[in-house]
Amino acid sequence: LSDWNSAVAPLIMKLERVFALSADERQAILSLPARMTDIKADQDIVRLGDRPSRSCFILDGMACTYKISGEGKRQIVNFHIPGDVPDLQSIYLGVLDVSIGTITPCRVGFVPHEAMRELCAKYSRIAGALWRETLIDAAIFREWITNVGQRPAPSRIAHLMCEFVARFRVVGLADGNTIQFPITQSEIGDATGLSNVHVNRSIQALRKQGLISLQDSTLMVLDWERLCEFADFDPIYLHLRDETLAVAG
Amino acid sequence: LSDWNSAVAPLIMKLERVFALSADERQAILSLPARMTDIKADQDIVRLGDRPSRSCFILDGMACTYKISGEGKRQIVNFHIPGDVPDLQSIYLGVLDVSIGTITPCRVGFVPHEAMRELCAKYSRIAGALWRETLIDAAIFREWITNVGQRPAPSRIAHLMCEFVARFRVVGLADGNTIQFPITQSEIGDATGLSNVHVNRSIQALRKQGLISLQDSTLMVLDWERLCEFADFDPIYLHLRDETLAVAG
DNA sequence: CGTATAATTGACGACGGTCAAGCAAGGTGG
DNA sequence: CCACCTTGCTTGACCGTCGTCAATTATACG
Repeated sequence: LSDWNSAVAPLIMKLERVFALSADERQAILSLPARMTDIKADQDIVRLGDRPSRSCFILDGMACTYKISGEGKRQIVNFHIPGDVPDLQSIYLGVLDVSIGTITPCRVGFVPHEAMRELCAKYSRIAGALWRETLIDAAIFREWITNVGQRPAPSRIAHLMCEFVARFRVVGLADGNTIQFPITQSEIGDATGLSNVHVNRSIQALRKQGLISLQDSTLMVLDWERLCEFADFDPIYLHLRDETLAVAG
Repeated sequence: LSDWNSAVAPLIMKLERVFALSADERQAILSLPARMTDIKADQDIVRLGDRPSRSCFILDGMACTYKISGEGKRQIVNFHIPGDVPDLQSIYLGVLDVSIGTITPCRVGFVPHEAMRELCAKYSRIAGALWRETLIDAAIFREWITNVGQRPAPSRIAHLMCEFVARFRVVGLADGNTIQFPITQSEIGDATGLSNVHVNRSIQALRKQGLISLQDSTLMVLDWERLCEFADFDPIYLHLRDETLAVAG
């Protein structure tokens, strides 16, 4: 349990985008009764139809929320990085309408809904901040609808990459314009509504234009300005407050 | 102001899906200081980048939330019917990342954020219920990503129609399997990521298969079972509680 | 009546999917 | 240490869904 303190650092960093936590508030988060677990890659954490009694915190690794269509195709609707609470909504919506699974091996923390509700009741500013996080998720979903619905394949993928870099910066996991990007091309396809073959060709186009380099799960943005332009990326929907986070570091 | 009482009936109906409102709670909603306005068709109510100081209630008519892509294409990410509060999220997110505009002439009510916050602070069950509404919106966004990303054109459109019927039932505006459907084919295209030409041909396919009839802004579902099957529609994401609402009436 | 909006139809082309094969890299076991 | 297998990336050929362009036909409205 000792490493819970360091493990929730990204979450605290994210919440403090809005306001500085008081010592009490910070302590309340650090004192949450978390049961930590390591989960292998490509495993479901929770499934469609579940009625979870606890929330799941991503402490390390990468996960995703997805749906399976009637024809058996997977649509990824969100990726999760350390600091995210992917099923926060399950506190208020009984049944899960999606599944959440790991992409890489993950360290996750489970916190009973009961403890979450008490935390929210006692610290209304934290309640508001968590509330706000789910609204930002919703804003991301809206942007993804636009991404899948309106943009050509290479821009779709570029947009996804821009979002990743911006979100990694918020939790302090970006190294300048370089991030860990352990997403396979098939998974990119599932997130953008494209086939893996077409994803491959589109990524090559991005490389040829000198916008990115991507190898060994490392994504380097070579020209942030041009990539944003190409991707039609405007970070307003991430509600970062500190707009400098969205700019080249 | 006298007709505010009847105008919020759909909203109250929606909130009472979760629990019966007490007399106090109901009165608090009826006593909200609403400024009512009539807005013509195809007008923006609020715009991308705005920092509204009040929330907007749809009392009559139909509206939509949309984004404009860099190439000037419109993506509709949600439709709004009476009882909806399309920009509820603006209470907690300062800047609007979308625009909201009318489809038909609308009667809307504006309630200051201040009054909303007081309502939420005083009646925590109402706060939870409104909170929950935004989570359902997010669930709808997730389903739309899947719709646009994975389903063929005719199914996409059929899915949109299924959702409309289910949502109309919740607020008591469906007449059996028949609803008002004042959405142009271009607007259906903007919501599904399709061209108006292809929407037209897909709708004709739905008609030819005896699934729907659509004329004079009236949509009649001729075979609910088969339409759901064809659309890959599972109402779980609408979180209706009373599942019978999603079934043929 | 003239005009604007919406629905419809046809012809043509492109973006992206499917199928299939080849290649590279990492892990496992004999 | 190398054969083997799995997973992921890459490439080519072909095809279909869907977009674009353009013209025609309602329908409503001033």
